[in-house]
This record gives sequence, C-alpha cells and structure tokens, in this order.
Amino acid sequence: MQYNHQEIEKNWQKFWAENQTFKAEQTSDKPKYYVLDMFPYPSGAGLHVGHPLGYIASDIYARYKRHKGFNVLHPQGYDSFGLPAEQYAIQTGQHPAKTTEDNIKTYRRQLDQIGFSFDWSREVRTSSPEYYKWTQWIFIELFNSWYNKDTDKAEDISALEKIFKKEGNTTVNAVCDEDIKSFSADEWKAFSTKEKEEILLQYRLTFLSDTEVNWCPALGTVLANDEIVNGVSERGSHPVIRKKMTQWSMRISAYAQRLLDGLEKIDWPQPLKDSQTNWIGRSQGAMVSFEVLSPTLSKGKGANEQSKNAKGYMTGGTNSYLLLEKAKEMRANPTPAEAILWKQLKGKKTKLKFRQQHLINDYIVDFVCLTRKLIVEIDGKIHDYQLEKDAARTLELEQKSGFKVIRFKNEQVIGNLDKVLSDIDKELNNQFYALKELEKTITQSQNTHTKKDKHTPPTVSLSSGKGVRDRITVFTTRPDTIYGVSFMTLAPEHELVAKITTDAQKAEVEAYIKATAKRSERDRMADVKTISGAFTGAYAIHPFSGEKVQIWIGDYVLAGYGTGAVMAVPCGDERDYAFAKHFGIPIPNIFEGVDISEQPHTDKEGTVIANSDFLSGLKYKKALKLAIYEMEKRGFGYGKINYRLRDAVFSRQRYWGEPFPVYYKDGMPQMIDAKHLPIVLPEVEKYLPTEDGKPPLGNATEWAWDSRAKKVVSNEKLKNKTVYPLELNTMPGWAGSSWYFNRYMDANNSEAFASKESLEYWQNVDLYIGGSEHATGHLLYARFWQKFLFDKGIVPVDEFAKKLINQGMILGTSAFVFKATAFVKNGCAIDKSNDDVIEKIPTIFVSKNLFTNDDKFETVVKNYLLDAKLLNPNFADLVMITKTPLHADVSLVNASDEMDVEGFKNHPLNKEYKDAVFLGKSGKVLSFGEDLGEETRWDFTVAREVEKMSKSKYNVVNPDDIVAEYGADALRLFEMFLGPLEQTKPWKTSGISGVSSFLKKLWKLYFNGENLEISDENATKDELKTLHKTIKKVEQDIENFSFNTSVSTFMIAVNELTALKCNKREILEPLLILLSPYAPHITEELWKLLGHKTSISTVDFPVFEAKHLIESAKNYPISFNGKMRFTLELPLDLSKEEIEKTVMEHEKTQAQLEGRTPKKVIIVPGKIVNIVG
RNA sequence: GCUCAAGUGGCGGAAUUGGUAGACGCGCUGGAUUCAAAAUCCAGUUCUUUCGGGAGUGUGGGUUCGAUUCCCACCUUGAGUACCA
Repeated sequence: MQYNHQEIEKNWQKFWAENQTFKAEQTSDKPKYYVLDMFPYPSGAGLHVGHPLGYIASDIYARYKRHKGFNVLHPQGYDSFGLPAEQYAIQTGQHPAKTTEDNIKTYRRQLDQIGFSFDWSREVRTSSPEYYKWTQWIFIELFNSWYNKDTDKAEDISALEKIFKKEGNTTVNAVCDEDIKSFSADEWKAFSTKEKEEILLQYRLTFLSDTEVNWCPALGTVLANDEIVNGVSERGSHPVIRKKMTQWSMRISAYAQRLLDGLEKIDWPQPLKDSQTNWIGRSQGAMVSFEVLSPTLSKGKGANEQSKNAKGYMTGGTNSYLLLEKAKEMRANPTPAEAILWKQLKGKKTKLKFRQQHLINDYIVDFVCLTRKLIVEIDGKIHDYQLEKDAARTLELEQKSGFKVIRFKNEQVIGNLDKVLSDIDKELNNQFYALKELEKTITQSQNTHTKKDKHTPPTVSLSSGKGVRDRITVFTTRPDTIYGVSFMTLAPEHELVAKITTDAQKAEVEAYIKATAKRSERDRMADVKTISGAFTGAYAIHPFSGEKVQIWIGDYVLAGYGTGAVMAVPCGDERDYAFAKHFGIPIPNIFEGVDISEQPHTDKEGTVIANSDFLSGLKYKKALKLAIYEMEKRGFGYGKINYRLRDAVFSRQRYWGEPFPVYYKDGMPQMIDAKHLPIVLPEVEKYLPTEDGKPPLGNATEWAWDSRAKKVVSNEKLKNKTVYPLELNTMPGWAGSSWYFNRYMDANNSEAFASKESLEYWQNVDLYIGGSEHATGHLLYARFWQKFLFDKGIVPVDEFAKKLINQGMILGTSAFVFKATAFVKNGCAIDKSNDDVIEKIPTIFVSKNLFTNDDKFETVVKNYLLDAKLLNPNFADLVMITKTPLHADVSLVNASDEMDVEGFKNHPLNKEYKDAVFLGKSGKVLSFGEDLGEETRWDFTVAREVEKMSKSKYNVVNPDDIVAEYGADALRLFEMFLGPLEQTKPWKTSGISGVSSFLKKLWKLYFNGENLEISDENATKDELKTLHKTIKKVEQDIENFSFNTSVSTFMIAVNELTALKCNKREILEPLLILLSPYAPHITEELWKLLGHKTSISTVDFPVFEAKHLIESAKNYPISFNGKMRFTLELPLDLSKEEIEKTVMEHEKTQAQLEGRTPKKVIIVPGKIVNIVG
C-alpha cells in the first residue's frame, strides 16, 4: 500500500473534529497543562509558512503532554479587532465585521489542514460582543479602582471615598495625578458632586486626561509608543506628531515596580525580560533642589509685554493675551466698592504692592499682592449661580497657583472700610507665614520621600517678586558627583527659563528657543552630535558648597523626562562634558587619579571621589549613600526612584475596536452598569472621522445612552434630560489581548468572564509561545491587567504565563534578476544627432552566472549590444551600463536557482518586461517574446538572498501548496527540522524532500510490498537498543524544546530499523507513539492499521529502560597531546592500568611516539585516552 | 552609544557537568535501476596532501593532559533601545 498523505490527513482531521478528540475536560483527575499560542490577527493575506512555526511547536508539546497523562488545554482564537479591516472598510465600504469573518474562514481552513490539536469549542474572537462584553467589564473594574501604595495593590474606589470622608486626602498614599491639592474631610464633604468626581478621576486606574499623544494624521488616530518605529507609524510608516488630546489612560505606572519584580519568578527568555526591564526603565538616584539667585528684572517694562511671549514669567495663563484687553476695560470702569478699596491699596496702606484687575491664570482677579500670593475679591449681589462659579475659581486659584483668596461683599467695603483693610493686613501676615511654612513642608516632605514615595513635590515657584527665590529641581542618578557640578542645563521649554533669564542674555535665549522649537522632535533626536545651547545669565547656588553655578539651556535636555532640568557634571557625563568643552565652561575633576583632559570618566565601579568635601576619599557606592543622606538631612534633596514607564493611552479614534461603556453627564464620564453590557458597536455610514474631527463613532446616529431605559438610543433623544452622549473613542488593540488567556478557561460563560472554579483549576498558562515583537506591548499590558485582576481577587495568580518561548522568524529566500540600464556618461559631449545612441537598446536581463561584478556585467551587456548591432561601436565607450536588481517571484525559481523565463514574462507583475531580452545561462539570447521551448525557458539563473518573508518581496511561501504536495506531517516535521525554535532561519522549500522521504521510509517499515506485515516475535537486542535510544533522546528533546534534533533522531531510528529489517510490533508500536506529536496523521493511520480502535493521541508515552543501552566495550579514542589519532575497541571493565598497558603496546601508539617516552598518560575510563609527550 | 544574542563545510544545522568536531538533512559528484525520466537504492562529499599524514569551529591571547564548550581582548552580524540625566 502506498503512503497517500492527502487521503490520510483529510480522514483524520475529520475524525478528530467529529469526535472532539482534543476537547479539554473541565474537571479531571489528571493534572492540568495549559499550552497557549499568541492568537493571530486574521489578516487578508492568510498564513505563510512562517506563521505556523510556533503553532506546530506548541502542538507537539500539547500532544506530548496528553501522552504523558495531562488534561491539556490547547485553545485558539482570533485577535480580530484592528486597523487593516478598518482601512479596507474605508477604501471599499465593506463592514469590518464581514472582512474579519471572511479572513477568519481562510485562517481556520489553513490551520485545520495542518492538523493542530486545538480545542475549538473554546474559540474566542476579541471582536465578538460576547467577548468584548468582558473587556468592557474589566474597564469598568479599572475605573472603579485606585492604587494604594501602603497596601501595594489596587483597591475599590469606594474605600478611597470613605477615607476622604473621614480624613480628607492628606493621609492617602496613592498613585495618582501629579498636581493634586490636599483637602480635609470637611472640604471633601463641601465639594459638589462634580468636584468629587473630578478629584476621584485623578486617582482611578483608568482616567481621562489631557495628554500629549502621538497623533498620526494619515491614520487619523493616536498611536502608543510601541506602535511607533523611528518616529513614524509601525503600520504604513506615516509621520507622527505630538498633540494634546483628552484621552483615556491606564495607570500602568502604578505597577512599574511589581512588573519589574514579577519578571524574576517567570521563565521567560532573557532578552524579552531585558527589554521589559529596559522599557520600565527604573533608575535610582535623588531629587536635588538648587536655589536660583534672584534675577535682576528689567525695570519700567510691564510684565504684560513679557507675558506675550514668555510663558514662565506671566501670571496669566495661555489666554492672557485676549483677557488683557478685558482687564484694561475693567480697570477703567470699576464698581464703587472696587474704586474705594483700590484707592486705599494703591496708597500702600498695607505697605505691600497690590495690582488691580490682574490676570492670574485665565482669571481676572480684582486685587492681588504677588509677593504674598494674596487675592482680594469683591462680590456684588450673590446669587447661587455666581456662588458655584466663584467657588470653582477660588479652588483653581488656590490649588493650581498657590494663591490665597479672600472675599468681601460690596456692603462690607463701603460700610466698614477699616475692618476690611485690617482683615487684608492680617491675611497678608498669615500668608507670609504660610509661605514660610510651605517651604518648610516641602523640605520636610523631601525627607519623608525616601521612605514613602509620594508624588513629587512641586518646584517651589513663588512669585517673581523680590525676596523669594526660585528653585530648580533635578533628578540625578549620581548624587555622589554633586561636587562636580559646574553648571545646570534646563530644557528650552522649562517653565523657569523666561523667568530667570537676564536682560543681557534675553535676546540670545529667545533666539535659541525659537530655533529649537522649529526643529521637530525627530530632527532633535536624529542630530545628537551638534552641541547647542544658550546661557541664561542666571546662577544657581550649589546646595553643598554654596558656589555660584551657571544656568544654561540646551536641547540635549528633554522637557519630557525627569524634571526637564539636569545638574551638569562635565567630568562624569559625556553630554555634559561635550557641552562644557564647547562653551568653555570649567570642568572640575572630582575623581581620584583619573585624567579627564580628553574625555569624561563615566565608570562607576571602583571610582574614588575627590575634591568633594565630606565625600572625598569615598568609593562611588558609599559616596552615593552619604550624599543622599546629607541632602535629606539638610532638606534640599531626597532619594528617589524614577521610572521611564509612562501611563498608557487607552483611546483610539477608530471604528473597529471595543466601544467604551461610558457616557458623559455634565462633561463627566459615567460608567454604564455592568449588567447592561455589552455596549455593542454601532453601525456607521462612513468609517472615517467626522468632518468636525470627531472619531468615526461620531458618524453613528444611534449612539446615546438613555439612563432611564438603560439602553443605547438614537441621538435625536439627546434633547431629553436623561439621555446622554456616549464615548466616541474605542479601545486600542491591546485591550482584548490583555486577558484572553483567562477567557479560554471558560470561554462560553455568559455569567462571568470565567467561573471561579475554572480559574482556580487552570490557574495560568504553563507554556506560552509567540513572537518577541510583543515584548513591550501585549506582554507588558497583559501582565499589568493580570496583576490588577489579581489584586481585585478575580484571578488566582498574578502572572498569567509561567513559561514563554519566542519562536524565531522564518525568512524567505528572495530571488533577484538583474536588469541592465544604459545611459550616456555624464559630461560627454555627444553630438546632438547622436541622442538616439541608447534609444534602440531594449530592456535586458542578464543571467546571474554570466557575471561576478559590475564591470563584468557591463562587458556582457555591451558585447551583446554590439553583436546585435544595437549599439554603434563608435559610441560604446560613452555608454555606461548599470545593473538594477529586481525581485522575481520565488514560485518561478527552482532549487537550482534557475528561473522560468516564460513564466516571468507572463507574470502579472512583469507586464512591462514582456518584450525584454534575456541573456541566458548558457550564453544563448532569449529574446523578443519568442516562444521558448521547455528546455530553454529555464536557461536563466537568479541571485538569491535571505530576507523577511513579505508579499512585496515576492518570497512568500504558502503552506497550502506545501500541504498539497508533501502533506501536513511533512510540513510539520520540516518546520521543526529547520533549526532551533527560537532562532531566525531561512526557508528553503527544496529541503522538504528529506522529511518527505523519511515519512515514506517509515511507512515502508510496516509494509512488505502491498501488505502490512508485522511480527509479534520478540525484538532483538539491537532493535531494542535503537528504540530506547530514541525514546530517551526524543523525550529529552521535547522537554528542552529542541524539536529539530528529535526529527534527526527519528530519521536515525528509521534508518537503523530499516537496516535491521525490523518489523516487530514490540518496536514499531512505541515508535508510532514517539512520533505522533510530530506527525499525527500518519501515526494515527498506522496505529489503526496495527489494529487499534481508538486514537493514538492519549496513549501512554513509552517508558525508557536504561538496560537496553548497556554496552560491554568502548571504542576508545586514543589521542596524542589532545589530538585524536586512532580508536581502539576495549572492554569497559578494564582497569586504568590494563588500558594503559594495552594502549602503550599497540603498534599505532609506537608509530605515533616515534621512539619518544610519553611524559604522562591520561586515562578516563569509558571516555578517552590521552598520551602526552 | 548602551543592552542582549549569535559567529562551526557549498547550505540549514549537530555536538557544552571540557573528552573521537561536522550527527541528521539539503545540495553536489559518481554508480545501480530505466528505452528515457521521475521515484528508489548504493557510494563519496571540511580543507589540504608527496596518500604517511597535516590543518581546522570569526581573530588574538589565556587556563587545561585535553577547549566549538571556560576566561580576557578584539572583529563581524542580528535584535532591542536611546540625548533617560
């Protein structure tokens, strides 16, 4: 009987599907094992041979574990939300759901024919409402949670509200927004509902914020950092710009440390762990605050003029320009009460300068004393509307800008002016102490920061008046080098720049800021070498030495990292060193015995600090600790851990994603109750953003929330008081993939995202296989959500995958043909009449074997042209021929790199070359569309090069073709045989004949001609030896994921058994079980032919018995000075002395020694003999 | 620049508690079978050689009786990341 893979494979795939052979049991006495593949995005292109590599590996492991008696969960699904289906919808109008459905069908067909043992009853699709219902549910859970740093876990938001009610927010140690103001329990109770909601939003694990995002205009959406490669979008390479938008964010930064710590307990590849560690970017150091020496401000010029172009200086906000006119007008038309009070204040009754109708942020306040940060407001008739507005205004002025606001009524001013003035005076005094207190608390909080890492204290930035100093806070990882500080550098965007710049330097600084603003972030990043900057003219005071330190600005300091300012230590940092050299700033040396005249000393280990007062003579580590200790003691710095990990933006301006379960009431986001989920994606006319720039969901007509009927209704009903607009953004691609592994455990549960029992039984993924490209995306976000779900008691473990393997990429072998291009050499004076010198020259392709370099190529082409009289010999030297490599479709090329020229010309992609001339392999000219015979059409060779497999390179190999020709078992074996799983390796279809003939040889072992012939006789010693050698190796290999070597082991076994003419059931039955994880179809078939009625898939794995491998003799390698010269068969029970005697007496030994006496003879019994001398 | 991984025949790759380098397969060469081809089978295939042998795992050192394997320096390639203070 012939091995017919097509029939066998089809039959068994049908059998498995019908019998649900691979359905995982929900409860079982067997131990559980969960093998997971990263689920695919079903793209329109379908699978190429690179995609199934990981699936085959995991399938082998899953099947192996079934043989080993495990209850195996091996599911598969689709990450089916995403951009391509939406882009296709924009182009064609076809609903993404339809595109997705079609693509999934293709994927399923392709996967099925490879014979995977997936449990399809648990399939998930992230785009199906039954699934994203639970994605929405998790979002709500995140919204209803905050991160408590004291317990170091996420807790319910109601717990936070309870604390607020009881003691305000001063005792709360939470991960939250940076600019949170403190309030007492009473104040909390007094806040309006909206105010409370606003405050809570600053603590929630998912929150709305105006964030600077990566906006991609071409795609019309925001991209995450990991979706951007080299400043352009990963998908489509469109430019990306920074833009401010109100977006949902995820407070992943709360988990930075735990995400880092968790890496230690999971068995993931080191490079992947490294890249996550890198991404989280923990750096340990200190925050240090430098006082700025008071700038001498220009006299006479009003602050107003400066405020137009210098944000840091003005007391007004961004709209100040427009408001200034309004303020002027109000000054001209004061109310009677205002006029009376101003007269007094102007006359310096209070001894301090007041300003009238002055801009603070976006508010015009009645009177303000900038020195003491006191605002005096006079209110007219109070009605409720005004009251609430005033309260909000007060809150903002007090919390955001640190002013104290006091209010008087018109009547008070007019009726009892003296009382009002004395009240103001009292308040001014209070403010004086309050400001002192503020400074103190800041230094105190700096002290406590080492223990409790609360949010960063704000830079003390009091008014620009005299007497109170500005401070520049910096983050440094090297506080030990603080005595090496010779200047400071601020980012050009730093808020203090405008404020501290002296008049003399103003022009230079402004010019510099202008110049850097022009350069895009990308330019700035690309151009690292150019050193640029400007001196502000201001100085800071070194907190330890008290020396004056120049303050510079420079674009090598990034506004977005740390505090946007650095203390520059030129002797110990490359960039600071280059900057100092360039601008002639002193470079003090604070390292013992190190020469810094040519370059800075950046090493830490073994460095001894010098010229640093109390730090001198200490080693780096000790100095670092002592420096932090001292700065905490003296109150201008504290130890701090900084993370690079930013909160993750969670909104996308897209259609094809999960809708948020969110509506807006009064501008505040409200969660829809979980029992009304899913909120299903609405239908839209167009998938593009709306004309007024809203996301695609803005096109939906049925997209409003009826809070009474609890359902999505038509937008027309928005007029009703109880109907509210729904969120227009959708969730990013990583939302659905951040928890799907939990859903598989109980995929069809409609009551919960998975039942407690299932989660408890399956726990987590035992083996996860997928690509390394998800290192800082999916794999980080998924760990984050898992930890959150763990905190909330929803899942039982806080890491979702115990072991992870990155399968390597399979590269394609591209084929190149070389096209000749002719042109007249530059600068050659050719007579006008000869312009047509090259006109007659056709498109020419040259067979690769005809040339070795460019010169040879040119010669070959010219020779042809001259022969064919297509080139005038007189001009031959004036014409230059260059070669252009072009991709040829790999399906046109055979294993010997010969290309079907006829096929090339008829290829739909090469229409323009129909009339091209081909200079053939044998020197023949295949020209002008003449019909080439079967032989000559292959008379052309191509160059091959290994590249990423991609459609545009015409090097894609479709698994469908391989399966049709060689079978799924051959494909599986071959993909494993290519090389180590984790390695990138090139695909060469020709190699598959090896595994294909292996399968045929295997088949033949069971047959004698047409008939199955199996003997029940006892196996011989040699046969048992081969079998057990194979069992041992294959088992080891699978456990080590070394699948490539087990394929060779199978080949060796079959070769040996063929040589032994073995047809014993005792050998051939276990052999099938060993092979069945790799080649499930052929083994099922032979298993059945051997008389078994049930599937081979759960039969016990053969047990290795060492006794079959015991040998009595060893073929010893005899080496001289370590080089093996000959071998000698000796019994294994020989003693060292006996071995030495036998070896020394051997004639070949004597020949090697040539009469010398060996100095030493090393004998390792059972291993080797080495003779030295 | 930094971090990580990897360098072995014509090609994919094998061999590590340090012990016969090149398993297995592709390709190639020769042979058998065939009218012929495919398929199949057999033999050979690291380089070099005066056919005794000699050299050889990116380069140069080191440790060792013995190094593809361990250590140091360098070179090359690939991946990730970046004015991260």
